[in-house]
This record gives sequence, C-alpha cells and structure tokens, in this order.
Amino acid sequence: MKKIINKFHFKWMMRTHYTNQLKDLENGTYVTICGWIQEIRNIGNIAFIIVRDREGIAQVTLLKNDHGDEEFQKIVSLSRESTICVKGKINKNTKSKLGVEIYPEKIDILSIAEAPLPMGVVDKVSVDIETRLNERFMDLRRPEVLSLFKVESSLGKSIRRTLEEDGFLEVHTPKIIATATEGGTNLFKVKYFEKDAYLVQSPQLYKQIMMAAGFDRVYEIAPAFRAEEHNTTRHLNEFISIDIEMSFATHEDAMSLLEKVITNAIEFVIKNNKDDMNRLNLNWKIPERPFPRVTYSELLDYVNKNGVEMKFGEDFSSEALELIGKKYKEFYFITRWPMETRAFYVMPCEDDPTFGKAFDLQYGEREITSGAQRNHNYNSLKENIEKKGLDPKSFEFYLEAFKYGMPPHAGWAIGLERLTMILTGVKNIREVTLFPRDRKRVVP
RNA sequence: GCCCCGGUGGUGUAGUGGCCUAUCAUAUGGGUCUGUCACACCCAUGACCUGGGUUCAAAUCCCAGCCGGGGCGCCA
Repeated sequence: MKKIINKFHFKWMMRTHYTNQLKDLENGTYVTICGWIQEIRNIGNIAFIIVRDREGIAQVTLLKNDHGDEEFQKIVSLSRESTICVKGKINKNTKSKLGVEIYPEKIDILSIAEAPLPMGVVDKVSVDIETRLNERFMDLRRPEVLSLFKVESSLGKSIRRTLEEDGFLEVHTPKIIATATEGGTNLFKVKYFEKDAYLVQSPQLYKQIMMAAGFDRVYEIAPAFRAEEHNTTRHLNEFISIDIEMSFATHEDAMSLLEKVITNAIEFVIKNNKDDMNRLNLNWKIPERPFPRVTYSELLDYVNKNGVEMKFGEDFSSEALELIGKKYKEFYFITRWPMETRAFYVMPCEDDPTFGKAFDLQYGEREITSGAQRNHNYNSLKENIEKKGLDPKSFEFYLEAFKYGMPPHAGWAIGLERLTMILTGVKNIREVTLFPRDRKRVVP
C-alpha cells in the first residue's frame, strides 16, 4: 500500500504521470495521462491529439489502422477542452517537436466540452480582461495565466518558509470586528445577528495584541477588506495580506527581516519556477542586501528640486513617485515619515517626534509594503489616537493590552497580489487574482 | 467622488449618414489529406447593448438607460 510510484502518489489515482514527466521515461513504458484536449490535428488516417494538464502538454498519436474507422472517427470528433484519460505506450522515436508521444491503447472520455467555447484557450485572438474574468475558469487553463499563479504560489510558500524558519508563529485573527478599527479606510458593514459589524481592513490591532500576549513573533496570511471606491489597476477590495509582528524589535529589525523575506522569495522562484519565468519572460536577479534607505525629507527635496511641487506632510503623489522611480529603479526603503502622514500606532523618533519610525518598501515607482516600529507606550499611544481625531473608547480592547506589560515591537504587511504584480510586471492586479473583487465585480 | 473613453457573430476587430444584403481573423459544422506541431486547402454557419428621437435613409448623429474600460483622487 505504501509503495510510491512517483513523488505525487499517483498509484491511487487515474493518472500515472503528468505530461512533463514523459520525456524522462524509457521507450515503451505504459503510462496514463489525464487532462484536456487542447487541439486535434486530423490529417486523415492519422491524428494528433494534444492533451494538456497542469504541468504541460503531450501528443497522443492516433492511427486509423490501429483503431479502426469507427473508433478513430469517434475520437477525432471530440470537442476541444473535453477531458480524457489516455493509457498508452511511450514512443520516443517520434517526429514530434515535443520529443515524445503516446501511442494510445485506451482512451477514456470523462467529460465532453460544449462548443463553441466561451473563450479560446489557445486561440490566436486576444481576449479582453473583462471576458477573461467572466470566464475565469477557462482563462485559468491558459499556460501563461497558470504560470502567474504558480509564481504567486511560490512567493507565498517561500515567505511562509522564511518566517517559519525565523521562529514566527502562524496565527488567525478575526475577520469580523465590532468597531471601525483605525479610521481612514472605509469598511464593509455586515449584519451580525442583532448587531452591526465590519470586515477587517487589516489585522494590525490584533497582531499587536499578540505581542502583549507574549507570542513574540507572529504572522498571518489572510484576506483584508477595504470598501474604497477606487477604480484602478492596482487596487482590490479584497486582497491577501501577509502580516508580521515581532517583539523586542525596532523598525530596523523589521526592515532587515523584510529584505530577507523578499530576497529569499525571489531566489526561491528563480530556483523553482524556471519554466514559468521563461513563459512569462521574466529575468530576475537576486537583489543585493541591504536595500538603500532614503528618508522622506531627502525625497521631498528631490521631487521639489525636479519640478514636482510637494509640501511637507503630504504623501508622495503618483507623479512624485514616478520621478523618484527614475532614480531608484529597484528595491529601496523610504524611512522617517512625518507622523502626520502615518497611523497613530507608529513610534515617534526619539530625536524628533515630528517624524516616526515608519518605512515603505518601494520597487521603482510602486509601493510594496508599509511597516513601522509601533508605539508601545500606553499614554503616548492614547494621545496619538486623540490627535488623529479618533475616539480612544472604541479602541479600549486594544489599549488594554498596552497597560500590563507591552514589549517594544515592530512589523509590516505585504499585499500578496501587489507583490506578485510588481515582480511579474503585469499591468493589472486582477491578472494575479483568481477571482478579483473590485468596485464593480462580485462574480464569479 | 472627479475627468475621459467604449459597447458590432462564441472570441478579437473593420466600418464616423446611402458604397453594409456589415470587413477580416479566429471559432463552430461539413469535406479532402498517414507525421502534424500556428497543419493546409475547399464549402457553410454566425453579430450592430436597450429604449426613444432626428432624417427620404442610422452600426454611424442626438437624448436617456444599462453594462464596461482607462486616468486621477482616496488607499491605517
């Protein structure tokens, strides 16, 4: 029972191999592959069936002489994208450009696709993103789309590994909350029995509470919800937030960790996603650490001297970031932000409380992440909440945690889709979101 | 929220008042072909977002609606 015939434990499944494993087999080996009929090229007395699965494509070569008229006709008239399993013999002396083909002995027809398809998987016509998202299951069959998600999966996997290796505990904080957390962003209201509740925009307050709880280092990979009516190619109303928080640590420590996480993730993809990177035409290099640190004030000067007007205390506009992105083309941190541009929980700098120990990680003109050392002093934190015009009463559950021993702590959050979008260079964040939720779309 | 733009076969498009009985590609159905791999070739099928208006004449102009796209803003 325990015998494994390959690393994917296919013994108990219909298939024996993925299509990309066939090349390494000996001539004459019997295999069963399962997948979708991508294409049938029928030449008359011989037909080539291209079968696609998650890992690639394979050619099944069907000879009329071997199968008889009726059987041949039945198979070549199958519609594209029907699902089949093919049991047959490997032939490596093939003229096929794939270098290997299967002479079938048995073809199981599992599901017949209707025709025409709502969109072509390999057609030579481009399809609007709108149509693609409406027919997303079909769009996701396209190899280049799958590759994006394989890269995204690897990024997430590597980030998780790095954090695990560094002793972070995975936690799960509530996504339904009672009060409007940090102010600013609009929240989605939901009915919670007889009460009103909201969907969280970020696990920020809870991961800080976990520092008071003594969990020391935590991470959470979970959805966050924002009810902003933005209509852009880089915002989603639901996205995956990779959040970390670490105790007895400063913003410098948080930045070092972030550099490591990002660098490891890129290295992991380079190692494990060669095919996907080729398909997507990506040519990544492992970035050098440490990433440059540039202060807010330096950049403020820079943009003002280069023709983009900006006042102290403002955030960088798209125009300003575009200019900065021309100077800093890769990863860099923007540090020492004015407190007024940041959330109440940021720790002010000791030498000048006008500034906070906050940072943004940028890639060229695009923002990947924000983070900061947090204010762990109860009184000062409460004051900052008031300064921002928020009501400390609605933060009681949070503030309580600061009264009975709260270590200094720091953290950050990465939007998984945003990171994938920036690294792969896709123009629209929806490309790297399976089923995006935006201003207009709740289906599928 | 503000500004701009669009909606033509299943899919992607051409068409800016009569030349439209609407172009092309792809797709789909049928046919020929024993080594295709963007198969090739032949035949066929299939469309002007909805409603109102202007006009001798509307895919084309105007109004309203519906649906969508892009940019900016917002984005602890």
